[in-house]
Amino acid sequence: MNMERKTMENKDDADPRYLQLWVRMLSSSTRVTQILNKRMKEHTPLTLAKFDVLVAIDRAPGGVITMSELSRMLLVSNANTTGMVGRLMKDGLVEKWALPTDRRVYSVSMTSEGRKVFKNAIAIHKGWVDELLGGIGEENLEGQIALFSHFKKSLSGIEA
Amino acid sequence: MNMERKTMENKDDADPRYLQLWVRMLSSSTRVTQILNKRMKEHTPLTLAKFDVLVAIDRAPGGVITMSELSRMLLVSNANTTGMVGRLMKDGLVEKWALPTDRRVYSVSMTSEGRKVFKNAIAIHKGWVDELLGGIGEENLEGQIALFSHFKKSLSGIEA
DNA sequence: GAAATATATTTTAAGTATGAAGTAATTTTG
DNA sequence: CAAAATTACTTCATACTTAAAATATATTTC
Repeated sequence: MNMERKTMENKDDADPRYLQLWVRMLSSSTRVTQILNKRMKEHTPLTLAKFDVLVAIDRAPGGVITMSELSRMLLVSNANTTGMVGRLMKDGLVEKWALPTDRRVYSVSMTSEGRKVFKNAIAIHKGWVDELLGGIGEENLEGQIALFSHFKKSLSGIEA
Repeated sequence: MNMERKTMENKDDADPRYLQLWVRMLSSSTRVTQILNKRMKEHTPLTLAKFDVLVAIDRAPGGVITMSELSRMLLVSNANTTGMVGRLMKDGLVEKWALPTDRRVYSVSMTSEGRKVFKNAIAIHKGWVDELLGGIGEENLEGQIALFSHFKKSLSGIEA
């Protein structure tokens, strides 16, 4: 009778399309991330995670950001931010100091060495992204940006 | 004069759209992954990474797969697969044995307990994906699946 | 068939991530 | 204003991830 295997296909197995899309989307973004990380390590003194921290610092007004804001921008836990910033300080790329007005809060910014490394990294990173995402096709760009903007917003209304 | 800051906008700063798209795509898939992982840990004895291993085993012919094939399916290193399978064995969810015909090769499959856990997990996971990806909109599904299939293929032609 | 090469997997060291518990400083409340 | 609650951050234990080196087995080559 050869049932068995295949996790069973009952009537309620319904529309598999969202799952199909998710699997493709995830493996694509995983692959892009892997390539970017490998290249970043080869061409700069940064990992992709460290680069992301520098991007968040750069985007903050005045190039200064607190630990908690950094966590929010990067979608990571405060514990992780403590570790990332600690390693970047050890690398001499960022510095951190307590706010005089609220000594619980730490401000983080790049050192001049950090800015130098970042300036180089941001340029080559952009080139890689253009290359890697090129397969999306220019004619789909606007639509995809709009779609993901909307998708991202829809996610913010969902509880973990 | 207020230049400074903003990583400078020279003439060659060109089209920022691929980068915009990448940032949105990455944060969307990161967020979905975070939510799926949190829910998986709450509702099953699995993490999302362990669930992914079980999915790969389930999809393999006969429900049996080697360590290297598992690494390829999951887009992770062999070292990682060693760790994941080791933890799943400790959980009693998978088992592993050397091939008699080639003792370098290990076959991995689920235990009956593993299949029980997996059967439950796969069903609720699908529901979550439908919910989380719902923001994509049903009318875009076919197009997005095709686009990501094509995108994924384009990535396979790019060197890390 | 022994030596050289290749393949499959594991071990090790280090980076990146989390939740939970802890510390320190600030704000709120009675 | 002192106790209680909140906020910002760190520490700890654990999980997941990789590259590089090590181990073990199989295949190729001479």
